[in-house]
Amino acid sequence: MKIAEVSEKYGLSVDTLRYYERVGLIPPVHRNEGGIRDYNELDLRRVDFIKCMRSAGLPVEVLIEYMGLVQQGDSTIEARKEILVEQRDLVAARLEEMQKTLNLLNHKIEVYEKAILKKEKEMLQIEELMEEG
Amino acid sequence: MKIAEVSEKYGLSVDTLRYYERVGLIPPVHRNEGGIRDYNELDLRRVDFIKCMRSAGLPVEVLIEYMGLVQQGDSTIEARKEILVEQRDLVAARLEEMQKTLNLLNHKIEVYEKAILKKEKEMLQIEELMEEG
DNA sequence: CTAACACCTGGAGTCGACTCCAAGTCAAGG
DNA sequence: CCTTGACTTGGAGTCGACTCCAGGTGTTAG
Repeated sequence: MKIAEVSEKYGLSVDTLRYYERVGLIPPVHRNEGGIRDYNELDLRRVDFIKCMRSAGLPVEVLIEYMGLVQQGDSTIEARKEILVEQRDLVAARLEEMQKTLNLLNHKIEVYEKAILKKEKEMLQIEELMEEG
Repeated sequence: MKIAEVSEKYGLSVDTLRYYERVGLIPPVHRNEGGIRDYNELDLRRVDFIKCMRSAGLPVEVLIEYMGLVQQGDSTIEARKEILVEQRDLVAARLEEMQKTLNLLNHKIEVYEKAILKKEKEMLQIEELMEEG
């Protein structure tokens, strides 16, 4: 799969895909004879994983470290687990924060909706008064 | 309440509080005779609201617009509601993404934990073999 | 009377994460 | 054979959101 298609598929720009590879967030992608990127299954899974983690706010730096450890093999399993646990806790905390914010937003929207309805009712009454007058 | 206390209370740096005020995210805070910020109840509620919204990822620019509309009074209620609805939907979407990521992280952590246990068991077996031998 | 301290201002600097660009390579179509 | 278009590179530029700094003021402690 060539880079433009990957970009399309995952909603990441071509530049972002190349950037991820440059900084080591994703190991070098498979290339065809002409030296052009040709993402294989593994490459795609990595892109998917990184996209998922980034969208939850995990810092690029942390993911670089993690992916580096993955490359080093089984001896780094404990270290990798530590990273994931730490990040999991951060994500869970953010999730809770966001849930609170979401509730507040919904509440505020409700209040605004009521205020708008009230305003509309008043408008109607004014119209009625004008018809009477 | 003076700025250092507000900073402490909301976990925002003094510089951030002043920055929020400068860019219009929070309207000018009450000052004492000496011209020093002295946050009153309303000021604090605004800080709290902004902190909450920022922590959910609402852009500063959007919040500036929103707070500007609040200052303009009742005629802007519809516009404000529109902004909140739009942002609410974005927060809800992000929340869902993060929940997926959290699940994935938990799954991966579990896998790592099993791998670590297995490794430990193997170590034990090796120790036993050495004792026998 | 002066030193320390907490505050003030406007402006510049930093940081993370892209995003854009100039210059070059290669394959396919007219 | 030449152009078009999608790809390549390294490096520079941008953007959002702070964060820091120099220089100044005002109050309190010794």
